[in-house]
Amino acid sequence: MAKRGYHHGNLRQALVDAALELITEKGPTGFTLSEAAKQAGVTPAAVYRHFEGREDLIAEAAMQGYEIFADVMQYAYESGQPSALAAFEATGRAYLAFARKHPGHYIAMFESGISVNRTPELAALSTRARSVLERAANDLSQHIPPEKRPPASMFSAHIWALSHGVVELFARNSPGTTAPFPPEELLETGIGVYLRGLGLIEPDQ
Amino acid sequence: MAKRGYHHGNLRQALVDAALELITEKGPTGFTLSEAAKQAGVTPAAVYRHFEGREDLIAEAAMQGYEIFADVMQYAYESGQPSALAAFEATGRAYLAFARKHPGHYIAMFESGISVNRTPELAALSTRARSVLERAANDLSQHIPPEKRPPASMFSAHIWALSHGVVELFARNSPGTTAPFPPEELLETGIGVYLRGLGLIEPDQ
DNA sequence: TGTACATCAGTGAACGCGCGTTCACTGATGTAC
DNA sequence: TGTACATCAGTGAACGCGCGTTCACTGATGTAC
Repeated sequence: MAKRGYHHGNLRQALVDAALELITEKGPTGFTLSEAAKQAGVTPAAVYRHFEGREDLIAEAAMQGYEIFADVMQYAYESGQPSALAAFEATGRAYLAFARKHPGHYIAMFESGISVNRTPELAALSTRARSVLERAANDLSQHIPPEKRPPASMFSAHIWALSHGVVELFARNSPGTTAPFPPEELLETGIGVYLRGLGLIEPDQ
Repeated sequence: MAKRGYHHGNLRQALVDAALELITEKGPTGFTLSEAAKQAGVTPAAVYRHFEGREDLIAEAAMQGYEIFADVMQYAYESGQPSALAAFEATGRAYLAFARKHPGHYIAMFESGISVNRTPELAALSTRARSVLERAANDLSQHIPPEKRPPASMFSAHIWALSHGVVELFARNSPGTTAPFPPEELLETGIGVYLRGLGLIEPDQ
């Protein structure tokens, strides 16, 4: 699309895309500003027309990630309505799907070491994403008798942790780790057992 | 103990300790060979008397971590015997305790990017550690009627993932993330709900 | 006990490298008249 | 339509830096006689 030449046309986004590719390939450490510039066909110095520096570029990648992530979670939640259970399970699946489909974003968001409080904008996006899962958990907890109902934020945290653990341990081509099961199955069955433990689905499957 | 002077006395271990401290403070990226040498009071070149290079030093730290980890898990498992349930829960708690007590080791093992297949020795240690949790899961699964018994390796993977997720998301002073609950409580309750889901503990707590 | 000598842990200077960042510049683009 | 000019995206050379690694060396330690 860009007219190729002295002026790039859409360098800002091209740099973000390059960063995402590099992060996907080599992790947050392997990414360098110079290499991203090179991959976008541009001098390292050109990056400074669009970003304050290396960190700022990663932060932009993370922000775009949070944006997609929040949308995806939101969409999954709505697609499961009006069933609280279906909505909840859908957000769990969406989490994993996002991690698989956007590994660069996922790493930029959760493993690059950039703080979510770096900018108010980033913090807001992150909160929005998290709140979808919490709302789903909250809806669902209405089906549990109040006296044995755990706080919704707690079991939202459980699911978040389980999902993140599955991603980190089994959904990456981790060096030398053999995944015993497909991550999707692992997460699905894990959430299933967990919800049964809460009395939200039938004891016998 | 060491006589301090031209000869260090126990430089090899001092370097590993320095590496662990640096990793704890700044993550696997922040660690540099030069800085570790400096912290041990020695020239960077001296490192090469004891290690092949930077990677080799991290690998040694990870190996020592796996050794402690396997011991700790083993001990927890045995301390819970003869109750399969107690043994299982103890290993879960031991996982988290290890991550908290030995953050440098934990990061070297799981977040430094070094492959577990780097050396046969490292692979063996890692397998040993994992096998403790699998054995505990296997013992426990004997209490589930065979026809609705999930593979032990599966629910061992669930617990591993949940534990790892709790560590990564809530037991680190993650930049800007507020932990809603103490990680210990989060893991304990999470495992509790999960085991209830498997029918291994009473539906009502 | 004392001396000669081998061993080897650590030194310090040097290297090449790629990094992030800066700077004055240049040349393409778009707009005013 | 054509020319003059302002704008600004990207250049390319340069910087200082700390890195991992190498090398010939030195000086402490331990052992043989």
